[in-house]
Amino acid sequence: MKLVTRDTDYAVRALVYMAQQRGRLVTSREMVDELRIPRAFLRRILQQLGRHAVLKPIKGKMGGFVLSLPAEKIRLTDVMRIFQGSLEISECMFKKQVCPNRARCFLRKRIVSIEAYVVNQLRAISIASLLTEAR
Amino acid sequence: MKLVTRDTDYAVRALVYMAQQRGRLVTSREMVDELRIPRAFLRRILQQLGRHAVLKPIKGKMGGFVLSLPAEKIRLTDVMRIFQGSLEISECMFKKQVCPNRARCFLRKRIVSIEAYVVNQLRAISIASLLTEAR
DNA sequence: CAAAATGATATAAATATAGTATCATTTAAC
DNA sequence: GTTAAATGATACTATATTTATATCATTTTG
Ligand code: FES
Ligand code: FES
Repeated sequence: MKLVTRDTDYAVRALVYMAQQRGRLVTSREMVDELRIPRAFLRRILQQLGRHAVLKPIKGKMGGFVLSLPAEKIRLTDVMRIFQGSLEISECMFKKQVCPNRARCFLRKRIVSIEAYVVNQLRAISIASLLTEAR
Repeated sequence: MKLVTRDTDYAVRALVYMAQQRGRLVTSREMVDELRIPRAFLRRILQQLGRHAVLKPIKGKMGGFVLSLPAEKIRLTDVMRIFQGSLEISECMFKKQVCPNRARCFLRKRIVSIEAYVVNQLRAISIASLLTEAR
């Protein structure tokens, strides 16, 4: 049971690293070396973060990435949503099909209320808050 | 992000159904018909519940299953553990490998504390408590 | 002994996660 | 203006997990 997948985790590591650089331009190559994340995988992750405007890509030679928001404003939930889709922990067990079980679905209601708490807690985690921990 | 997998869900439905029968012997065939769960799948699920002593199998013609515990004592977490293994929501992103990232793992600590709450909430859900909802 | 149940277990299919690879485009420096 | 070093887009592969299915053995009642 994994709340956070590997790409979210890698993305967070990269974002924390970038935040530590205080606005310095950082290349994917540098982060691959520093963070020991598979190259092609990290590249794709950074591209996705770029598309969602979490970081600002700078193209061409001497290019790289910078955060496009202050680290306080990047929340774990934002990152999770990019890589893991909806945060519904209470996702219907028969996703995508017409659920044949609504009537007998005793569990969902219970889980929905737990979910609210979890999402709130996750939302409270920002890159900045992880940063203070990192030093 | 699914907190509960399909087999756990099926198991819970079956257990709730059995609880409703107040000790009457129930066959897998009957539950397949009532609950619309794929036959072979439900059979295997019941076997697993039997192995873990959640229900008592009665072999031979006229056989079937009965709960081996009062419905109040069967907790969702028990069922989840059978079908989903550990309840660690904070499972290391690099499970099974020697984690190459402990030093940079900022997230795990945070998630561990969320996990404690979630597991407590789930533990409070018993088959009996779902039963009252079911009517 | 036959029928109706469960036990054990192997296998397959579908989906999700994790990772790779390739080629195109942009930009700076020479 | 060519080359090198960066990102963009996107297709592909591999692995693991989830969701089943299928088969044969064993037990028990009538
Ligand atoms: S299984 Fe569909 S709503 Fe619960
Ligand atoms: S990634 Fe291994 S402990 Fe966090």
